[in-house]
Amino acid sequence: MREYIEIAVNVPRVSGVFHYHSPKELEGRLLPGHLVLVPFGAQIVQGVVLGHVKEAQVPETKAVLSLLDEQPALTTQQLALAEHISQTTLSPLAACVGLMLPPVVGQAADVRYGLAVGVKEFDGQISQPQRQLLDLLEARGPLRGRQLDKALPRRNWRSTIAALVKNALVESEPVLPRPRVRPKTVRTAQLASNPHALVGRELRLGQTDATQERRALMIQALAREAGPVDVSWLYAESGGNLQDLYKLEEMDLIRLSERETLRDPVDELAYDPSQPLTLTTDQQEVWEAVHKSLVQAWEGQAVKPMLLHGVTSSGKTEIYLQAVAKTLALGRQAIVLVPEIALTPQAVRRFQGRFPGQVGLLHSELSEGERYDTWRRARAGHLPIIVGPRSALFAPLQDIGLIVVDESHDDSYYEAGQTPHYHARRAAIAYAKMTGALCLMGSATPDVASRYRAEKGAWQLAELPGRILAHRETAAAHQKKFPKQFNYQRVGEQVEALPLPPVDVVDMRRELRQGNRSIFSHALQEGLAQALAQGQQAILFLNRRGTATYVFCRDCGDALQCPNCEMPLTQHVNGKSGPLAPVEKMALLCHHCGYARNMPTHCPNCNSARIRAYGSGTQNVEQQIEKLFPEARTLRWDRESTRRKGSHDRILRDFSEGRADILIGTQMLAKGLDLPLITLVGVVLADVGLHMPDYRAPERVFQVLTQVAGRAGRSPLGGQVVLQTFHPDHYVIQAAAKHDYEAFYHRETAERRRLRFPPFAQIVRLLYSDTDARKAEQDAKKMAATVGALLRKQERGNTDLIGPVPCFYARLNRRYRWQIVLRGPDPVSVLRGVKFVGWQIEVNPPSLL
DNA sequence: AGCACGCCGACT
DNA sequence: GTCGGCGTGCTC
Repeated sequence: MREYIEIAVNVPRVSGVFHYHSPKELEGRLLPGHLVLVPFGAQIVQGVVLGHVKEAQVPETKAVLSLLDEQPALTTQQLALAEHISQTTLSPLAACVGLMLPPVVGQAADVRYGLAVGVKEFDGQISQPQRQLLDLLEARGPLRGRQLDKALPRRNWRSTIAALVKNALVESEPVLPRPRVRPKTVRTAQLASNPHALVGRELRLGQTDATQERRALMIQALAREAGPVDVSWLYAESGGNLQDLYKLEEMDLIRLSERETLRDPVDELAYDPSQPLTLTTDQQEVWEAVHKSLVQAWEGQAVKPMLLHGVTSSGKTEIYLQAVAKTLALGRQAIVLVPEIALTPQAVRRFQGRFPGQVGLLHSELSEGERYDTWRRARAGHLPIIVGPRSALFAPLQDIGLIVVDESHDDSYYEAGQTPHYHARRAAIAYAKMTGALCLMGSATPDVASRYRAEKGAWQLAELPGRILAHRETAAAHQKKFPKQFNYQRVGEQVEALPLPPVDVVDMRRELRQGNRSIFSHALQEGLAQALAQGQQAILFLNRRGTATYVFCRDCGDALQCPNCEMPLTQHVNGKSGPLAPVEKMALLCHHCGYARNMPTHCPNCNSARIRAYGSGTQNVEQQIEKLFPEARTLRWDRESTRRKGSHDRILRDFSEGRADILIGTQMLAKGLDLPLITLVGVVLADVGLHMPDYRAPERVFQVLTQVAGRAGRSPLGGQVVLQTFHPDHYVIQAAAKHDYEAFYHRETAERRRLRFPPFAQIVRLLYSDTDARKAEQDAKKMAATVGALLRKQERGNTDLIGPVPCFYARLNRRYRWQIVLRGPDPVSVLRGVKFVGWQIEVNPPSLL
């Protein structure tokens, strides 16, 4: 009786589940979550054991080759989560399993070809290409497929070699590539003999005096140390190098060896140790609910997810920190999800400060080695707290008691890129339910659907309405520094607070009518002048990057578009040219596909010379500021200026340490950064994004405006927000100006109910794209007909079929995009089990653009 | 992803 | 006739 095993094959494009059997030596030893090697076609690939099955799907199964690691790579809970994600996002199970795998071995195995022994005697027909291959193998010895690809580019050598293998002229053998990631080792050195034996001995250590001295220094340094030391330390002490060490080892004076080390990204972050803070009355109330839920979860009771709705700097993070502390005290582990890489260092620093040595960081910008080591330490139970963006949810923890989703409204929890299009917030809620943990979601501006669920009782709702400015000691220090402007309000015993800053809504239409053609209103110019005069800091927020946005002709109105995407091109200034850069130096860029071209001197349509940019990007704003306030020190914070690793952190530090007066930035400014001494926030144009054809466009604008406005006035100096707009009466602008979430929420909920969008319905989007416009359209129409028939067959009168329509971004990367949207109470179930070749399926995507 | 298979046009 | 280019479909 054979033992049949179900295995998720870890090959991204395949991502299927296949049946194998245990070889004798592995019988009874394979467990769910085990990482194994299996033969797959002609290759050897990794797979994850899902479980045992009574019967195989196929008459003949292959045997599992080997078990890669006695310790399972995935916990059973992780497997359950993979299953759940697969079910709810309509993606293949194996792809979901793949999400949770660490980078262990290279995915693709290869085949090695060598001449067979009997080639010389072969007297049959050999074709020209076959001859060529044989000669190549003769000359170079056995070669791997990848080497043959290089040696014979664009040649179909595989079919040629297949014939040779068949005739037994060439032997083939599957081979595994070298693992890309291994435990890292460092070289160490120590003295070979008793150091005292060396004293007084006149040793010739090198040819020249310099080498003699260097090597002597090495010996002396080693003599001071008890055991083996890292060679890098030794180099620093002596100025020597590895060659010196080899020589000394040759002379039998020292021993070299290796020590395994862990790559720890957290290690390099500076942090301040911190103690739990005393909570305000509001926080105390929230904390009691959190505490209760944590204990209930620990006792095995089901707890509802909790939405923590708290304005910016209302003390959400302190709640997270104490919740993590409690979780650890209960002997469980915690996962903290944060929006994206940019913010991770700041967030990690706070957790690292409170829980030194217990925090692991898992995110995509780490090197594979760092990720692998963090993963191993987490699995071994050495890192009870994992902080990171959405993929941190998949850390291999044994007993999860808490999952925090910070800034839970953030769209970076969803990504439309790779195949399982999962939403990390939804996955976190499901995972918490499976593991018996509390899912704690925090936001200053919850998405309408989340807030709705919390209000209706499906989730718990906790609120922190008050903004905490500083704890008592900080406040006292501030009072000393700025005695005149001091205006904190006492909130409870320990902390001080300030109301949210006043928002000045400026109607740009009026500014224009009054003859102000600058991108800055009078109010904003005054505010900036005042801030600069008093040596205070300001931030200017805008929605886009680039010097300017739309480039269009003032005579014929023709706007320049990307030939691939039909999106407006954005102007960028090459290099560091100043405000008077010549026209030729201006480059136009497509933000979607990266297409770039020069700025034309004449309109391609009507040949007018009056073609130029309209709108504002960070570079343009910076240039305008330089004109208006030549003495102001500006700093740009956008994707251009933060491309390099670590530049986020550097820019933030420069600004918070006062090395610039005005910080000009895009969306990133809105996200949870803590810059306490800003007195002025200027929103250059608040309307941007309001008129996108997406049901969540108003929500996004409201969120970003509210978050940006919250950056002002977090110091005793107070603060002011200037919000420039062409739509001063729009409900989103109005609500944002008043920091009025409730007003926005009620209006928006009514809209959603009317239009039947989430939370009042679920949506599934089917996306199709092709380089051929006609094919894209025809295939989309065909699919719409198929889905329509499916709806009728299932009698889904309550499910709408919207489309097919071209997407808002109708052409991206040379492909024409069409979409079909299903809207109803449970559109996922309509499509379950249906195969869609070439279609991308997204369940409740955060955007339909 | 690899790789086979099958179809087609191009060249020894 | 093969060779090589490419689309389609399978891998337990």
